[in-house]
Amino acid sequence: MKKSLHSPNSIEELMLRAESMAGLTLGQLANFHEIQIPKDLKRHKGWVGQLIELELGALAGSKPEQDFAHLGIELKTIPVSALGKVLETTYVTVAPLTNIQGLTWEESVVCHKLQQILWIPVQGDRDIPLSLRQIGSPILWRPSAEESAQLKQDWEEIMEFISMGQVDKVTARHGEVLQLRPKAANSQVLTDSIGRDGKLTQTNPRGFYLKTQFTQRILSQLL
DNA sequence: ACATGATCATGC
DNA sequence: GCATGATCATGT
Repeated sequence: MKKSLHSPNSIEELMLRAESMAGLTLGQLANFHEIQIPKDLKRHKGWVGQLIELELGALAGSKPEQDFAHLGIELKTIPVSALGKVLETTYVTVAPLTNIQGLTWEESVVCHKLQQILWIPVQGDRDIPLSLRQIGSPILWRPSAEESAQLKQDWEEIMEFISMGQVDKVTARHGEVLQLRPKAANSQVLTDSIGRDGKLTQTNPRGFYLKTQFTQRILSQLL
């Protein structure tokens, strides 16, 4: 994947570039950037996101920062069906499993990443060839007071389990809008976590994800 | 049909 | 291993 050269200097510029993508297919965008189009996403799960980053001038890399840190904006592509239905949960960030004493929602990485998101809907039905899938209109979102409250409540409940050494008791069913799920190369991967009596143990790494119904409401409500 | 738990690629 | 980008694929 090529590195983008220009990053937008303002939210207005970013939104104009995002709006100008609407209606284009992934094939058109890939051809423009001279990027190879995979047969499907089975072994290229991040391909769509990377392509959109390239077009919008996001600063690539594995930094734990927002995509447009200078604008305070996180970029997320979101697969939707032909009927506009959200098809996948949205990964937010890795969950901290140690050194979390005193950590508050307001200080959390989840809260920071969700301050402002630029959603780019992309057709995600698997029966549409990747190159023919169309990009939708961008949606700039900031959580409402109600949404923030929901997110905070879920986060605090989940973090309580983690801090009590009960991370293995948390399933994706916990949380109304925010959930905790495995986030690793596979289920054998281990990382430090809080165990019995506050001692360190190891467990499969977890990530925070937004549930589809929550994301669905964001997209529907703003369309 | 759908969400949960598992997984894939890449850079450092 | 951790952080980025996510979707896959099976169980319910």
